[in-house]
Amino acid sequence: MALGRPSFSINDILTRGRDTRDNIQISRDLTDLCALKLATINQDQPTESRDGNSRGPGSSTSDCSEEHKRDEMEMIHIRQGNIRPSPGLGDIRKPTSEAGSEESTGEETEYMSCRKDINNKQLPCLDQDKQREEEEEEERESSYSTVGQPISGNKKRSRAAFSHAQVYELERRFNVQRYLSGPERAALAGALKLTETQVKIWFQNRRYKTKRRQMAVELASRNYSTPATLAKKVAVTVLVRDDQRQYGEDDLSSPPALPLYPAYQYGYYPYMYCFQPWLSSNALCGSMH
DNA sequence: CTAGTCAAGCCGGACG
DNA sequence: CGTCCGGCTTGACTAG
Repeated sequence: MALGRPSFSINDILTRGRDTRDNIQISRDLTDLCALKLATINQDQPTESRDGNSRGPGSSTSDCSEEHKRDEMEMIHIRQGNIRPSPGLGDIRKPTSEAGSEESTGEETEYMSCRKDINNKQLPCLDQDKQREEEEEEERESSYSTVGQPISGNKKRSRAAFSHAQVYELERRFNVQRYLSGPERAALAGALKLTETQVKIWFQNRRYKTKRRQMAVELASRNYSTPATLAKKVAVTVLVRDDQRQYGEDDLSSPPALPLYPAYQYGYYPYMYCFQPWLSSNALCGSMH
């Protein structure tokens, strides 16, 4: 099943203007969304700290906007090659188990998580959150390495939760190109203060995730389109009738009518990706939150 | 408690 | 042989 290296050049996937435009639009939407949210709920917000698990519904969510704006500013710096880690971005190299409300969820990432936060989540005060991160970092440093892998002796595996800014930029890059070359990966890892391995694994998991969802959608659509009708349309080659062989030698070597994994075309030809994960996420991931 | 998500681990294949 | 990939699993974590 291994496909090996994709048979395409980097240039093939570098020129994806549509995606870039979409991403710009998405960024605008995100900014607009957060700005709107900021305008609508900026009045009474006794910004409670996330500490103490005070995540009750209906509580203030304005920090989401501020955080996203902060992240966006961070990303502007990143895109401009002006890396200046702010307190908001924090030390991303550490295994940020601030996953609480910072849990990244792939395709939806910033946009969806912001929507989620808008809907029903209280978000942390930045200063308190930063302080809490520092406290947690001290705890983590005692048992984990900088990239989230447990130091030998500690069998517990950590789960590094990337920050919003990191996931945002990873997603943005992923929408531009599905595969990264070595230098590109190194540059991105450096910009995001992640290890190259983390970036590589992220893209790997991201491709697999997209593929799984694409397969799930195709499967669902296939099932949705009247399975009975579908069953009627399936061509079944009669191999033996009345004890007489009905097939030739060539028939045995012909490929199946339906590919085992239709979505593999994306694996072979990643640049053929047409669907927008951002747009499809609503349709594909009803369970996403 | 369960289901879902996600980063990371593991394995085997492809490739130079 | 080293590296990267897809495929799949594992373990941590969260929401409902």
